[in-house]
Amino acid sequence: MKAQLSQKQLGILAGIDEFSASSRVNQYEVGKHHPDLTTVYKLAEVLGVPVAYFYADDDQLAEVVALFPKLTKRTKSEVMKVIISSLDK
Amino acid sequence: MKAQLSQKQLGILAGIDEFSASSRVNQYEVGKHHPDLTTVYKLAEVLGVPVAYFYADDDQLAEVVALFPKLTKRTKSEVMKVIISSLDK
DNA sequence: AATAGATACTAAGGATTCCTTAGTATCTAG
DNA sequence: CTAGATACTAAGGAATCCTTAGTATCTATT
Repeated sequence: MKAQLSQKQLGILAGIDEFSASSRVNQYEVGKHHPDLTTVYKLAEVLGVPVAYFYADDDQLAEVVALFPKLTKRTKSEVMKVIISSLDK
Repeated sequence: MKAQLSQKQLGILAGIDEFSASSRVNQYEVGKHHPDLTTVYKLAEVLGVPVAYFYADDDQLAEVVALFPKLTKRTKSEVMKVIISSLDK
């Protein structure tokens, strides 16, 4: 089990001032505002996912994006091969 | 060969007013400003790529993201299988 | 059940960024 | 060379976000 991360803690880890972290991260989570790109990059780093993960609406694509950086070069190449060879048919 | 698409045309296709399309798309391309999410989604649709593609810094990941929606369900499943089975080893 | 502290959430306005306008610079076909 | 298209930019009004201050809700402890 991962340790639960509060909205405030997540913001602080992403470099947001401690007095606005709670408010800002909540506004992002409820969709009131969108974080600027700099913050998006920091949040992605804290959460250990590529930035693209936040923008992958399709669940399967999101999973691929989240896991891809954890793969070995060999496995990445195999993924590419599966994709490419399926296209020229 | 794809038809060359001017910055202005791209903006117009994405629903931007014709009088500001050229300026805005140029500002995005040179990095002066960043498009709001609504515009990002429209640009992705016009260009035929998932929104996540714009945020995939890694070239290999970007290629996977761009091609994934074009795959058959069967191939998507095979990609998932390659990834998942590589992880529990 | 009552309390305290943590967490979640929100309104409002000052701060920041973007969008629009107007215009210059550069490219390209004829 | 010229005309028209394309690329690019400065500046300010318009829109969005960030900060502050505060209320609401949850959770563990007594």
